[in-house]
Amino acid sequence: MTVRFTPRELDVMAVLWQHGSATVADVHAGIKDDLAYVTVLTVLRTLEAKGHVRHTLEGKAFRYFPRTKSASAGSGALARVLDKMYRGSREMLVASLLEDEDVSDAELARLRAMIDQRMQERRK
Amino acid sequence: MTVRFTPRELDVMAVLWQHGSATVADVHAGIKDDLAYVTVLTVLRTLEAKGHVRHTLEGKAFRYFPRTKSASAGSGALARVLDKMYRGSREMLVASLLEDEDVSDAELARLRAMIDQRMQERRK
DNA sequence: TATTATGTATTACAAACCTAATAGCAAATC
DNA sequence: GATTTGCTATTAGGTTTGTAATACATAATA
Repeated sequence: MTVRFTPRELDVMAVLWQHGSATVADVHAGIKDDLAYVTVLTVLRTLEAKGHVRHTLEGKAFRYFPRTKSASAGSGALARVLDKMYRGSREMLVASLLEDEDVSDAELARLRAMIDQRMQERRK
Repeated sequence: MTVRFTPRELDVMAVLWQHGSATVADVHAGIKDDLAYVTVLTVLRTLEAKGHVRHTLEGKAFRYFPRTKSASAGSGALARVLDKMYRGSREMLVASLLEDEDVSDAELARLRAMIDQRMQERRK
């Protein structure tokens, strides 16, 4: 089965992915909602039980590390969204992604370049 | 708050979006996992309670219609994935999307054209 | 040394989720 | 008319999720 995170677990994983690793306090600070410190710890424990993170002892606190890579979680999530919401149409998905007003010209250019690159590779 | 579907709810919504509307039997048939008929009905009821679908009477059976559009659910989900897994980088996200081997040349071409289009619009 | 911070561990509990059994009802069929 | 069939309604129960209170341990500090 492909990786699945609950909304709250995802909040926690996001902080770990962003920081590379993080203490409970870091994660707590990194989450917008005002949760109790122990709540964050609990989520980290369940994530550890599921094998998505591990921890080491740092001083008297724990430092958590992601075991599941953001890339694999991302591609899994994308596949789901693609399948369920866009009926497998990558174009529709990308179109939706680009509807956002604050997509800069530079970004569009880079995206275009990326696709060109793929076309080159595919062609050889 | 942005739209949220549980995994199972999403399976059900996907069938409705694909068919436009569907009876319970249709949805049941459209879901891969072998669920009991009543289970599907239950999910549809909770979706209705949440306002995501509505139903009409058709003969003696119910026909369900999506109230929440796939586009809005999709853009919401995309925004989440983008934020949590790709740190807001659309390029990373698209890169991941294109890593899939079975992206055809034609598809790449269409994607490119789409981006060109956006650039044109942006430029004027 | 007594006290206060600062952590983790244990325990709890309500709500949501998932699945389905069973009951009830009406239409079709024997 | 009795029975089967095809639905929906009600009820149920285990599991997961989400949040946190409380307990416990240890290091800093007054």
